[in-house]
Amino acid sequence: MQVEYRLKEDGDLSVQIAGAIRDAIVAGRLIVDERLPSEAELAEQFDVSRPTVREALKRLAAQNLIRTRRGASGGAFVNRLRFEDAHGQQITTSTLLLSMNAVDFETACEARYALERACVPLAAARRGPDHLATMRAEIHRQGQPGLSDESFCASDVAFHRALVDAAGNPVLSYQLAGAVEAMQPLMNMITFSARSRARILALHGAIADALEARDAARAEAELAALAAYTIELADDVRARRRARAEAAGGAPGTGQ
Amino acid sequence: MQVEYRLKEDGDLSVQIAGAIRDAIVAGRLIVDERLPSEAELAEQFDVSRPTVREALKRLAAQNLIRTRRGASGGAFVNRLRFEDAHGQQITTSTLLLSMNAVDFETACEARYALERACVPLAAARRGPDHLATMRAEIHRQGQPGLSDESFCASDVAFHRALVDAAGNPVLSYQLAGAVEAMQPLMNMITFSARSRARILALHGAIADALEARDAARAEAELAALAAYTIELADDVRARRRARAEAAGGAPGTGQ
DNA sequence: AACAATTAATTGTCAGACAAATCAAGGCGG
DNA sequence: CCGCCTTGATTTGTCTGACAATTAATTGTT
Repeated sequence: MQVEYRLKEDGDLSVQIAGAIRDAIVAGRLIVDERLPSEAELAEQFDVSRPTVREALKRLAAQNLIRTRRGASGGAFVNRLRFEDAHGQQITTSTLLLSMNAVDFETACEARYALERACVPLAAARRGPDHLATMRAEIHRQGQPGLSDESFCASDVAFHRALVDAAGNPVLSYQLAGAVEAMQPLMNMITFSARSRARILALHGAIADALEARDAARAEAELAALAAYTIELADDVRARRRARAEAAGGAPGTGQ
Repeated sequence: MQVEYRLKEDGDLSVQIAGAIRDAIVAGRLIVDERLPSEAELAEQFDVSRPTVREALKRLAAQNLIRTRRGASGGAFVNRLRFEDAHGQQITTSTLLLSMNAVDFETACEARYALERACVPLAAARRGPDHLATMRAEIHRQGQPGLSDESFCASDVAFHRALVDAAGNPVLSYQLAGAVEAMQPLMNMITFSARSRARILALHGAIADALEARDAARAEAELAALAAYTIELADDVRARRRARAEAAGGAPGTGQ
């Protein structure tokens, strides 16, 4: 199929070409699994050299918009973007955003629980036995003695992911699971005492119970309690760190 | 600074190199605004040719992880990822996801309003006069006669964006504004009659009023009503389209 | 007809070169 | 002494041409 590409007059050639092809994909002029012309043909069409075309294709490949195969009937093909592909991408981006913009824990935490709260009514209405089973399993794991903080956090993420998935809306799962997982590095900074683990465990159990009973209001309340407790824990960590800094270094740190 | 890169043994060279550098950035071994070695040096370090290094760098540039400048003190620099950068990227991805996975309108709509609902309590507590002013302005524009459906949708997006921003949480804004804007193409398929516009306008006004009064519960209720009405409109469109198809083509379509 | 070898097409990688942009330093004039 | 211009060095952007690796279709052989 002959596809028209519209070049913009901005930036480097490979950027322009990547943009033109991307626009063609987004606008539907190139459809899923359609094969792009070979690099040589593209180079001729755009009147550039093959390396330039290649750089443009690599840009698109990095965004999962195309895949390439070599060989006789190889070439570049338009990708069907799947939720799970976009997922990993979003986690990387979100993680970097959180770390580089130095979002404070409270803000990230607030966002996370606000988003999860959005899922609760749907989850209460639609949760299946498998979702509940996953939650119970993670709760059980979180109760195991000798679990490392990191494993505890990972299990925590799995629990919340099950909650989000229980809402039965793939768009929500995609958006949210990214946000939840991106927060894990921040959560990992918290060291969980036995007492705080017990408390979290109890709240997780209460949330699972409420969802099992399809009681959205109670689930929201328990989730809110969990959010508050998490922030409380983070405050403790911050306070303790500051105390240590003052005791050790004399001048108090900036808190950053 | 000397940075170690860890290559994985999977896939093409440029993929491996891009992955190694990306890992170094994510892990913090390369910090923001740090300059990477020149392409020639990287080529030597990784023992590949310069074009291969370039393809790897283009992959990273496509993800906004690095920026490049030419010239004497130019080179590739680690980007500080800003929310607005990630934003555009997320909109493209979300738009493609929605169109290519053929998410039905109801699912997308449900997700959107669930997410917005998560913002309401925060927005009620924190909305400033500027957020209210933006909302009022968009409501006013939506009331203008002769406004095209597309402009109406755009204004709708702006209104909801103000709502999200009123929550005063950049993480929420980033996550949500992407979801809301990605839905616009789907929303554009609806043609708004004068009557439905008036109804939507009224609901927008009610939401703004509730936020002005810092009444989260009422705002949530009005938002729920808006969600229900939007889905109702979409159902109408679907029903009318099916009726037309049956009248014209004989056999009813699959709905897809 | 089934299997193996060949061939063609395509991407992946390399080498070397030049153009374009950009900054730093030095020279020149005021 | 200060400011402007020129020059040079450095680095990315692009081109050319070539070869290697991979894959599918074709052809030949049994």
